[in-house]
Amino acid sequence: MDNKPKYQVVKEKIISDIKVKDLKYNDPIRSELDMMDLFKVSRHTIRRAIADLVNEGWLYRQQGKGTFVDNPEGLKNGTGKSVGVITTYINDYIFPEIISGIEHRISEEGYSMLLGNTNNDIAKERQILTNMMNSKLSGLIVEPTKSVFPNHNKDLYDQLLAKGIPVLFIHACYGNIQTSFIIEDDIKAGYIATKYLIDQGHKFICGIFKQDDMQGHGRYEGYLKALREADLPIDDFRIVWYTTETKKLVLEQFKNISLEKLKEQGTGYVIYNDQIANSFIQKMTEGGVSIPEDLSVVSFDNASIAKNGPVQLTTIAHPKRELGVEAASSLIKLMSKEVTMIKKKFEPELIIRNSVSKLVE
Amino acid sequence: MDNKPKYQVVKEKIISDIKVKDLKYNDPIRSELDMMDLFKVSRHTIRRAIADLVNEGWLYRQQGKGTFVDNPEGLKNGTGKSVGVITTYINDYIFPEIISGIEHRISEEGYSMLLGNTNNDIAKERQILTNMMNSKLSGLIVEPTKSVFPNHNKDLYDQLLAKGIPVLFIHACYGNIQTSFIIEDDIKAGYIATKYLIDQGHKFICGIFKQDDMQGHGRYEGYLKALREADLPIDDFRIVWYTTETKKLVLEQFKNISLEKLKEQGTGYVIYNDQIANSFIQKMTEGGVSIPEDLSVVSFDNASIAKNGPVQLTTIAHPKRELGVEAASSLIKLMSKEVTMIKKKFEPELIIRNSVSKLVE
DNA sequence: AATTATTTGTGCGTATGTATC
DNA sequence: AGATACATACGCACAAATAAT
Repeated sequence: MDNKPKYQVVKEKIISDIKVKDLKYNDPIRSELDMMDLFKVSRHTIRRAIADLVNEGWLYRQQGKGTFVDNPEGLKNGTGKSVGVITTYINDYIFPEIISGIEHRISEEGYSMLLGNTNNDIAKERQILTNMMNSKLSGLIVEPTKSVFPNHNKDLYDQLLAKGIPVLFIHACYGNIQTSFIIEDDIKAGYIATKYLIDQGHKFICGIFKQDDMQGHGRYEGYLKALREADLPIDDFRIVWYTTETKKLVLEQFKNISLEKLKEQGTGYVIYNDQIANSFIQKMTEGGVSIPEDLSVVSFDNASIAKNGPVQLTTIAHPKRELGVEAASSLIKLMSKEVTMIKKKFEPELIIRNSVSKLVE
Repeated sequence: MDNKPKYQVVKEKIISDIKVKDLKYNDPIRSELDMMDLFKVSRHTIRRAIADLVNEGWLYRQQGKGTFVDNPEGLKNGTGKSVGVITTYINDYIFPEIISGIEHRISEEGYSMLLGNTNNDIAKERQILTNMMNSKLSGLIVEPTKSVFPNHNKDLYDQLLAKGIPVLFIHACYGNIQTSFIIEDDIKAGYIATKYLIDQGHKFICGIFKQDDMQGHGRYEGYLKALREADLPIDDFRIVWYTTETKKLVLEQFKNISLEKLKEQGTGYVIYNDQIANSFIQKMTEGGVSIPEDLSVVSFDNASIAKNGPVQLTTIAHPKRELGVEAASSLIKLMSKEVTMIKKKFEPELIIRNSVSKLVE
């Protein structure tokens, strides 16, 4: 005997009927009374079956009129698989590349991409997370907002993980959440950048770092490591920290400082990223200081402006589009439960261009 | 008397109970038998109420165990409002700006953004549309793929419109679909660009245009209009057409042509966009031809590369982030049924930089 | 314009099956 | 093994919306 419940059998018969008769949107199906006779079950059972199908998006009912086909595919609104992607910015810098990489891979697998950007604002991150969680998410890729701080939205991330929705962090991860991540080796990157300046004969090396994300701290750590290894001086006055909020203000400080005073402080600069490096160079140029003739600069990310800006920047590259593709591929593995945890670091690579000059004594 | 159905009353009592007792995920609620006594209704009515609440995402049931709180907010997966955005590219050029503008405005209203890119491929457009339509879309913004051709996905767009989901095209719109759009006045843009070269004394003006989208055709039309008005020669050999697929090939043609021959053809170039203009200039530079000394160039879009590239491009600006914000605002109006149709054109603006030289006789 | 038949919606009672503790 | 909880299933009655007469 068939151990299927009767309402299940009725459901299947109704669906097969829709397909056999090739019924379209708004076409009527048989009445409940008809089906009672036809399937020899009670009205209750028929209604139970129809209720399910309404819920699944196959049918809709109208009192006094009848029951009609809604979506002949049985696809309910909200049935589509989608993956959330949250980054700090969309339009700036290296993010378009990363996002494009994710979209490319994710759409290959039939997912749509839900995209939100936080502008590096914790409240916005919470708002986007809340919005997205009300959608049917299959997985989530997050570039953390202000990753040095313990995450304010831990409750939401925990809720996602509790529901079995995998979360993958890129670029950095919050200290207080245990999840998968794909990051670059920022410490090594900072080390390589600084080491290159040292190898080019620079003895006094300044640093400009971002205070409120993990990359800034990692690159700073690598910078310290290289200086310590070479027995070069590490001094607070050579290190400038900025945050999302104080960026402009901090850069303004570099206006109208005499070349002598600058050279006293240091001849080489390790700068948090290509964007800041470009702004720094612009400020210097305005003050009559030339890069790389007067000061040398190494920055990070190998963004397009590193190649196309006023000065061709020597910079530490890490994957952008590939990072996106890799993140998407990893998330797909996590969603398929093939693996439960992914921790991956990309190796940084030095790209030598024209923002560093060799010092000879 | 209260005319609400009893099951509705029971539903509300259960919900208020969850809120009053501040019940969380996995907390049990009263059993069906308990509630029969408590609310003085039949078991059927209780079950009907619970079935509804399960469906809405408030509760889940487990046979033999009980009924438990699922989401204390009552939000079902797929309840979140989202807006689809389909563009040809995400990472290139002016699109990050536009997308960012849309995201900004849309998230203010509590929507999430579903993003897909077609790489100017009709099949990919169809795939993305299908994916998105299975999600719960409140509205859709589309930058058309190959907009000169009649749209291959008309059936899907029609289906969306039939379901009352507004569709807004940006940049261009398909000829065979009647929907809202926000575009720039491409004909005027082409006219202004060409007119500027004429005003600077150029008599023989070449054009490089994109064949497979409406913008290319519009700009070409404006180019013709300006030449005709000034009684200047219009010749096929001065006009180069390319498509997404033949872009590289066509640009390759400009390699190694002697300056004399080039000048014979024309001294001014109207070029489809800043990106192509930049590639063109690069090819010229490789061949020893200088811009603007030897040849003058006017292009379109005022992308960031127009300002930051090797040659500062004189270009026709149109709004980018503002276009995104405006598109989002318009879609919000369409979704609220405040209006049913929006047709808007942005005025182009000439940005004079350094890629055109004045010819004196 | 009122009536009637049809169709879905609400609601109760009862019985039996099955999973969990 | 027994109590408890939800699941399936039948039957009945009346209400409300719709369409046709």
